[in-house]
Amino acid sequence: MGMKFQMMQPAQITELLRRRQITPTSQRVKIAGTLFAGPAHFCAEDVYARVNEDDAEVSKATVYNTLGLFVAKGLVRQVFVEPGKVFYDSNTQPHHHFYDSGTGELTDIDAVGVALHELPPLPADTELDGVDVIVRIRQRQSKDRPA
Amino acid sequence: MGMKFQMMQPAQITELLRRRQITPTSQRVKIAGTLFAGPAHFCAEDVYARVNEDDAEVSKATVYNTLGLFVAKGLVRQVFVEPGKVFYDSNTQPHHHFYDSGTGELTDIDAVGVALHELPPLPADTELDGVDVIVRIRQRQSKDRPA
DNA sequence: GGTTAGACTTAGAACTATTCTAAGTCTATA
DNA sequence: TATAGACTTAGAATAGTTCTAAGTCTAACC
Ligand SMILES: [Mn+2]
Ligand SMILES: [Mn+2]
Ligand SMILES: [Zn+2]
Ligand SMILES: [Zn+2]
Repeated sequence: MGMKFQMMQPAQITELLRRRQITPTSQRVKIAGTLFAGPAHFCAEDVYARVNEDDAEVSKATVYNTLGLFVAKGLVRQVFVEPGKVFYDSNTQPHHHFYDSGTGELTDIDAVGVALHELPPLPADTELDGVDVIVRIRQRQSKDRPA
Repeated sequence: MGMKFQMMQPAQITELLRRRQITPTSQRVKIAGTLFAGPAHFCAEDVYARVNEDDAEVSKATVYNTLGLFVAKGLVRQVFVEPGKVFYDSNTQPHHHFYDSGTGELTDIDAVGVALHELPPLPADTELDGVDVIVRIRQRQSKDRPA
């Protein structure tokens, strides 16, 4: 888990997948290779485009199947910031996000140091599943040059 | 703004809309009537169903147009907790949410008392647009009666 | 190394929430 | 009451995602 994002030769990706009980097919290795090249946010369409940018083909159905599998196995995390588009986040450490809806850009906020105080108790018979903090930002309107 | 959720006869809804520069058509008054009967979370489908439960008809297009208008005018707020479905929140006070993805239920958390500490500075040339906190919860698995 | 059951991948159809289109209706103003 | 433009509407269109059913690959076994 600590070696994600370092080196990442195909053989290592293969092992990372096996450790999570995922059969490392060529398509899955390729998708994991783009996801874990570095911490980043992708929509399914991004992954589909990158994985197919040379020539070898991975189908859209497999991209969706694989992203779903990786979520289930804890290799990536989903982020919801707008309707009709899921982001897949290769950073699975606890962290939060800035989101600029103008540009569509999603940026990490380290959870260390961000503290939520005085949350009320959870509803009866429920347990915590996670806390998502989205800080929505927008490009500042310069007062010098108004629209 | 402080009289939302009190009484709310049609004449008052009409006035609430006019105050926000919204022409109070019969469809808009009807939609506002269901939204502001009390603080609650609705998806577009919910609003469409309630508004048409007697017999008079409001089209789906108008439900979407009107919800979009009310968002633009600050009468309701959108909440995104899963892909492919927007919630409209008639509570526009700053507050956060519990979300149970099992039941689909969204519950308010008063923002008073919930404090976010040590957020990093915003990216250059951006300004704050809002902070959404989603506390994801799930039904607790009783250890006595495991699945 | 060959067999084989089941896991995996695929193209394309289907689906769902939402937006768009273009034609008719209503509202506000004069 | 006439009118310009705002509003509403049914249905078509769109976009992201999931499903289907048929072929391909993987891994376990011989
Ligand atoms: Mn993207
Ligand atoms: Mn709903
Ligand atoms: Zn992230
Ligand atoms: Zn709420």
